[in-house]
Amino acid sequence: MPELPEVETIAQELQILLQGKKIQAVEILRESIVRSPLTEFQAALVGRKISKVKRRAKFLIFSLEDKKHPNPLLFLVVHLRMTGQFAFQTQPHLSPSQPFSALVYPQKMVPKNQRILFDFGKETLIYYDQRALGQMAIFTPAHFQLLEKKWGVEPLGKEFTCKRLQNIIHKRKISLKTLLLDQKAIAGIGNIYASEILFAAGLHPKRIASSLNAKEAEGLHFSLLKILKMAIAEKGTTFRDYKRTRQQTGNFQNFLKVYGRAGKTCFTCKDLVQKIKQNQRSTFFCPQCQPMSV
DNA sequence: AGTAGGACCTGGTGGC
DNA sequence: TGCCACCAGGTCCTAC
Repeated sequence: MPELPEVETIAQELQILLQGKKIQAVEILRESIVRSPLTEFQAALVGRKISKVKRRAKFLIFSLEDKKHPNPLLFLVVHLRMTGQFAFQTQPHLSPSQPFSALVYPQKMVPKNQRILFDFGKETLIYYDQRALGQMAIFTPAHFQLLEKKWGVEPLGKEFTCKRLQNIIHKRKISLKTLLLDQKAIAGIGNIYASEILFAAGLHPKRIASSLNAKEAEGLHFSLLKILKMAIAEKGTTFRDYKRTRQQTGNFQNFLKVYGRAGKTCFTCKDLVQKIKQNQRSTFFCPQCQPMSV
């Protein structure tokens, strides 16, 4: 579900909701999501203040501070995968005598898919994840640096110039669609925005990356930034599961030109939008607006 | 270097 | 209504 614009939206909202708040308790309802040793995970979170929430690639990075601790700064790193969601609510807290979830939902009406609960005293942050593929772990600043090195260039960073994109594509003999999904090349683009970016650029998804000329690369760079920025301005795309921190949806689904529109007429040329499989994943494109030959 | 297939998980949908 | 196959916004691993 969540790609760069969705994760960016969630990070911005969590930053406002959580900054300066101290975690009182954590309840883990699905252990497989936590990739650190469970006791270490609990110990790292409880009693720490969240000083910042930001996005990098498709990850949410929570800065956790405790000035008196030998490790004054730790990071909680979260990947939502397909169906991860954070919901913030002004509801009660954990009591040592009762399970957290029983307090929040008195009749044992624990909503489905609740996986991890973060207690802030008077407020609660709930991590939902239907498919439970999401992951979270604690990192020291040193380990976090190592992790960050594995990620591709940040498309919204100032280092992502047209020249940089040309360097990335010129040696890759894979399709443009596959390249856009390669997180080690460019970080943050997922299946929806890959199709939308290529439509905006007028490039066929099966074009080999290295075959682009300078003008086409420039167009791809421009379209990539345009689509991602528009999607962030619209708070992301709610196609099926994506919800924001107060359960609001995004709005960019109203601007999709090809994704999910197989068999429908292209808004630009009236040809029919096609759906194909690339690397076992759906790609949508307009054959007229995105010709294979230049 | 690139790709196919399976794994991780759950639930919605459409066909019979 | 029931069962089944297939689909899903992500990523990692192994085998060719």
